[in-house]
Amino acid sequence: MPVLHEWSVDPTEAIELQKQLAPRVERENRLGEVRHIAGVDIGFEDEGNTTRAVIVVMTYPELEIVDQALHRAPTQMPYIPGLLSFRELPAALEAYAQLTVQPDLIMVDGMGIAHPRRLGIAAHLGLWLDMPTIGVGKSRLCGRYDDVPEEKGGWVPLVDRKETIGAVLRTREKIKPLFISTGHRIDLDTSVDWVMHCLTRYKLPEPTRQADRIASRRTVALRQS
DNA sequence: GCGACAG
DNA sequence: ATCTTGTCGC
Repeated sequence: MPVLHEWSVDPTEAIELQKQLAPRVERENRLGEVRHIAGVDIGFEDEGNTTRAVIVVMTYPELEIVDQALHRAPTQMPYIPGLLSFRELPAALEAYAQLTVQPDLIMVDGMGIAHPRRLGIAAHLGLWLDMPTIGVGKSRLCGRYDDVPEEKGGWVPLVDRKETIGAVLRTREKIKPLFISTGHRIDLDTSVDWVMHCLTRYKLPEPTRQADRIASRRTVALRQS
């Protein structure tokens, strides 16, 4: 496996690397006992010139934050559909390296294998770290799906080229569903299960929601002085 | 050839 | 992703 600094910012080479790595992503469930779950999200500042990678680690089932890391760095690559991981993973890995508490499972803002070449950012991160990961996307990259059941917890398969690549899951009644997909070392049913178990009163599962809150600089009401 | 297109 | 206030609805 190439190392981080060898990653190309050239689209053509990035696509070749995806084709090489995708077959190595494991889809079977190899989850052990889960006590800590991490959430990963990336935000931007300066009109996108600065990347903010955030990782939050929470306990399960309490869902309390026990560790978090933020890494800011100059943005290296533009957003190109299908090549998101090359833009966001370098910063995310830097943040991950700062963690004191190691997670047993990671939820990533974006797709797992629900990607044209089956290597969305969640799958890429999981393969890189050899860790169980789940992709939690807010919109569709590829694949087709039927109407999603209205009730919380209802879901339908996301299908691309005759293959089920994810689940379109209703995490809140009457609210746009989430796109859940396998990252690495986990299967789809287990992925959906974990997302459901991490829900409180919001659309997003807590790990991802908390990471998103910090990455986007939306913080709990604080008093300035 | 013409759309679609994670964050 | 981000720029942005109030507002309509469950």
